[in-house]
Amino acid sequence: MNITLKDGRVANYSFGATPLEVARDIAPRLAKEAVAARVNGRLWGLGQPLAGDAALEFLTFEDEDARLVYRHSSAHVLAQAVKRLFPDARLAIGPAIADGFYYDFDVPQTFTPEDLERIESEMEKIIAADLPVECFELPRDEALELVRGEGEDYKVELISGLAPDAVISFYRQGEFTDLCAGPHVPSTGRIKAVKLLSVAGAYWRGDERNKMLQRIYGTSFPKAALLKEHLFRLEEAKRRDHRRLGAELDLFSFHDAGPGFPFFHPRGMVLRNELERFWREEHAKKGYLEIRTPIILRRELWERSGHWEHYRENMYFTTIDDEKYAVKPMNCPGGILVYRSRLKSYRELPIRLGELGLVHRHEMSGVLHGLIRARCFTQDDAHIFCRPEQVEEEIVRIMDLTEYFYRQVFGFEYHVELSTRPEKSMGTDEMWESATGALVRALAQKAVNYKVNEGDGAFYGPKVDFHLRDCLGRTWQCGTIQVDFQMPEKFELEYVGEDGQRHRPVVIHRVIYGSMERFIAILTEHFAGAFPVWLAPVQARVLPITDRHAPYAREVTETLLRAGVRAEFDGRNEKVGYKIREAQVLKVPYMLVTGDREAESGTVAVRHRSAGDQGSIALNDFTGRLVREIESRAR
RNA sequence: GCCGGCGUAGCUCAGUGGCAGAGCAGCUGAUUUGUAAUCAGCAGGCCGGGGGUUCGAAUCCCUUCGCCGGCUCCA
Repeated sequence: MNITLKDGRVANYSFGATPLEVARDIAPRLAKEAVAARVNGRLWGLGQPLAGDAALEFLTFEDEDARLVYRHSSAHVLAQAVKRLFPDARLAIGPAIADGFYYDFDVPQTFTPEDLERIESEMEKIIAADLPVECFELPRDEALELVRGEGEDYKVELISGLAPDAVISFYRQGEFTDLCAGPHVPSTGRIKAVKLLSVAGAYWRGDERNKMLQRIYGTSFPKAALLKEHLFRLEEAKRRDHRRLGAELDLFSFHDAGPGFPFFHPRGMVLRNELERFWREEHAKKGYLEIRTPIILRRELWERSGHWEHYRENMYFTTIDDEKYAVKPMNCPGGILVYRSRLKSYRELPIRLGELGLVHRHEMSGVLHGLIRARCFTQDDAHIFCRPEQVEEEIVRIMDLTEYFYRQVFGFEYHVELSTRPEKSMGTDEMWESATGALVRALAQKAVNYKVNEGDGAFYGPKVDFHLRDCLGRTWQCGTIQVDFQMPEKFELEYVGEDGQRHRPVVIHRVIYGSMERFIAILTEHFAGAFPVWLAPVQARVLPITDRHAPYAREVTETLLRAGVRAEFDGRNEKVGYKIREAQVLKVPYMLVTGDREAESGTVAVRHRSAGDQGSIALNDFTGRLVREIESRAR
């Protein structure tokens, strides 16, 4: 058997040799550090025998696929430990995830934090025993017999779901055997540092109609130092949490009086207003007009739009003079009424009606998450009414705008998802295909990579979503583009074409920020509260050294305020170090220390929140520089 | 909504059946200060709410509300 290594060398081995043996021959260190292998491009276990000539590559923990193997093996160790301590536990599934792994168990009792500790110790024992991990395959009926014999009902269900001709493999380590496609690390001793992080409920197969299982989350690393580093990073990430920073920086708050309903404070409003100002400027340039529609509208409107049928459980209702009304969960019907208020000509299309619209949605209590998931939020919405042949170009224009906002202005990385027709939806297949096709063509035209979420679209149309990351790497949908042929039908929208006949326009629903609240949350976490100067609630703080410098410091503050800078005067009877510390904690971009030297020379001693002491500069020069920095909206 | 955890001063937290505490923040005074915390004093509490057990409950039990992590669902 000829084994071709990555560096081009060819070595000869007898049939059935394992990658681990090859690695040992190359270097003991490689044998130790390798986690998995790639054989002819396929992921391969180190202990998995080679069957013929092969191109062999070794993968260390640095490699993403190898990391998944490592964590997956860790999940097996977890399951083994749980089975030892809780023999009644039934195993569900236990995959590797981004930064670790989990395993779902069906157990009569609930796992306590103490149980987690016990399980973790048991895992250590399994690791110390360095049990070899062996793979074996069984025909379907024998596989079923095996898992039935063990009472593993969930595994029975999993095997039953496999294709009739599928190879059914199992992995065994010591007394423990699990149905698994593999591959795995060659022995349990390969797992060096493990940590169980939390327990959570999770429905079997992710369906809330099924039984809720107990999911244990954990992570593992080949070195204790790496685990420690990872745990430290998690702590660091928590310090960027917008809920914590929102309170610390006095941006917004939540109260029992309205769970899920955010209160914006003066500093938070500055941020929000700046974002809105920027949004209005850019949208005006792109041919959008702004409207505002009511928050409460008659229920009949929502019955007509389909919201009553498809979205009722997320809506709030009220009664006015014995008539039934609903609080809007979306802005579209309002925008449509504006369009319908006067007959339109094809010459006017596309008509782009933007609306910073406040919507209320009844979200389930367990999903609320600060500003990221609230029960009321303001969408930076727009409804574009266009002719069918204009749809694609409009979609591309929105994608360009999103790219400009996200990447250019804020410096965010994002990913795109396409969601198709859900089960609960309205309209004909033809309309859905046409709408989805327009989105797909626009994505192709922009050469954007995207993931497809089958059945995840809105009830009235398919959508393309733009996702941003929060401090813990969770991604949230922000921007979205939705193509809608339904609302125009439901509301009998029309325009007069070149031919003098009435035609039906298409509606494109879209948001760029998504919601002001969610976007502010992501923005806060992204910058860890140190907002770019143009967004900073306070852009400069003037810090007189003693009372005697207060008059000059006030003058400086006034000069800045007149230039349009958000400046604050800190005349408190404290030492400069104290005032600086407080301004630093509030992440004020510029601190201007003013003492005798500055007062005499008409300068300010500039301290930047991250660059530190910048020395003295003439006040006029500083003001000019700062104003230019603000106007450029630099990051 | 479901599973688990947690609710003590504005914030971060001690306090496990026997007198509600600390640091920071706040207020008052002293200090007049040069690049991340000056000192002292004062004030601050329905221990999330309700019910129960007990001679006695922040502490044990039940219930309810809220928050946190997941699941499901979604901007």
